[in-house]
Amino acid sequence: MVDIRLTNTRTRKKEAFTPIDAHDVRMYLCGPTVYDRAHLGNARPVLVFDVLLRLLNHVYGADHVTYVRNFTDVDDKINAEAQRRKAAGSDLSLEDLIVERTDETIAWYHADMDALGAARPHHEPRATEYIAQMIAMIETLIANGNAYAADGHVLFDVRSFPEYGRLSGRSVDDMIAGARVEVAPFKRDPMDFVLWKPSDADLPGWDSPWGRGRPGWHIECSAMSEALLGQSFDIHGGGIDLQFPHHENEVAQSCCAHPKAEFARVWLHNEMLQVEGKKMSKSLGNFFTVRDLLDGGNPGEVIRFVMLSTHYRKPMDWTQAKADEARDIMWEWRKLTRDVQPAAQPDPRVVEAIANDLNTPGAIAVLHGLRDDPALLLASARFLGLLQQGDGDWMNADLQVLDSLAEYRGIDDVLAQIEARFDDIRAEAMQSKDFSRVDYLKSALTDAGLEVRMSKARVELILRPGTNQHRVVGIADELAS
RNA sequence: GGCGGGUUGGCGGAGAGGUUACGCACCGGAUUGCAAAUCCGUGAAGACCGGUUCGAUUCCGGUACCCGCCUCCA
Repeated sequence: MVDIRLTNTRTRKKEAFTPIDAHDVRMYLCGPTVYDRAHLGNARPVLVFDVLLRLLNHVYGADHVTYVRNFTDVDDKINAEAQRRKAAGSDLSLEDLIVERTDETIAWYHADMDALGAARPHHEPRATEYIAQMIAMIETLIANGNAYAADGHVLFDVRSFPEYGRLSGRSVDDMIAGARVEVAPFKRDPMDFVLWKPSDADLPGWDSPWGRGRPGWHIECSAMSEALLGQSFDIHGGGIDLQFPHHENEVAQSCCAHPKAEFARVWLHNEMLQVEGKKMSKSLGNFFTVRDLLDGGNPGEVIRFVMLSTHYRKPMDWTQAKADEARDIMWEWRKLTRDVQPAAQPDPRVVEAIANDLNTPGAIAVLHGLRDDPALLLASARFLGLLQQGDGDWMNADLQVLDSLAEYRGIDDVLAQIEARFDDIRAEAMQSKDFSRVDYLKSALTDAGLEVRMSKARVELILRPGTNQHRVVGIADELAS
């Protein structure tokens, strides 16, 4: 059995991982608010958890792991977009417009995460499907003396939970001293947070004991994780920015609703993403979505490679230079493993690296050492979700012939034709010692993007990413005439 | 103001209290008509100041700088 060690935010330590039930390992990842395309930062926790899922599947068996990731489809940004569409003259109701917006966003999200090679979770609950469970949990919290209704709202009373602040290492008093919290008049304590809030007629709402309203942001994850994973489960995670307030508040809600349960045993948080050394932001002009990168010619598995080449607990800097280097490496590995059957098991050192707090850079370093064993390289790379079947289309696209004539002949035939002719010309040059024609031909082929290898025995032409196949065909035709 | 993360060789990026990370780049050699590719090989690090230790880049304390959170945020 592989020993898994994970850094638990709750204890600030790297600990041996022991599931509550080895036959039913359960984890929950905070998913996206579905108001717009996923940006690059959204992809990081998804990929971290995807690697974790593969590890757990490997160790405990795929039938014994349950992975839940929610969609937050109750949110003011979604409401704003729906209201904008309504104002723009849509005939649909506000509710339908919200469904329309969230449905299309979820479809985008699926397409983008699929492109990165991330497996779909077993459950992808939408907040709107669990309103009843949220209301029930809020009622329990009120009954337990941890929440109170005031002015149409229901608030969580942070002073009723002595552990409040433990996950994020903050104290209520310190935070209040920071004086950055909005103090609504109906709050008993400035740090109290909303469990339920009233909705006007032009906002989506559900009937509740406190009137028509909608849930606060945090309660959904408490309610959905309980519904799908139980009151205690193994791993809960997300970006480090969620540590406070989102996860702190989840802990407060779930632990107070179920004082005898553990809620999440292990908390996993990934560090933030930067772009070219700076925070990704629209104002800096370095904000982009996963789709922007994919459409910009970065294959999904190349993006994945870049993401995995930095450990999840360190800030990750996205640069185009890294993406270019990753693309070259993936291209090499794809070539090495073409038509190769994967080994039955990944290299144990790769599994070991991942088991050691998801050390993806360490695992990639092992991969580099497997060039002489393509079958093992393939199996090990797939363990990380790289070199997966079907994901290599980007390379095939590069290898495919764009020119109709070349398509008819096949690029391999075209190259073979040039190679044969090149051999003759070179043989003549060897005799005459006049290499000018050889050099001219070589530079023409190199300029077209091919790699030209001249061994003693023969000339070999190798396709590279971005080879201009029109020019290659042109050269072939020129030589033939 | 409070809390947290980071700082490793030209660049990227890990582990480990003492022995080569690894990748890319560079340099040297083999090879080549010249190259490319390939193979072999060399060099290069741990922000700064203290402390613990036989020994620290790795542990502890402090300083500097960078980043993030405390408000919607992965």
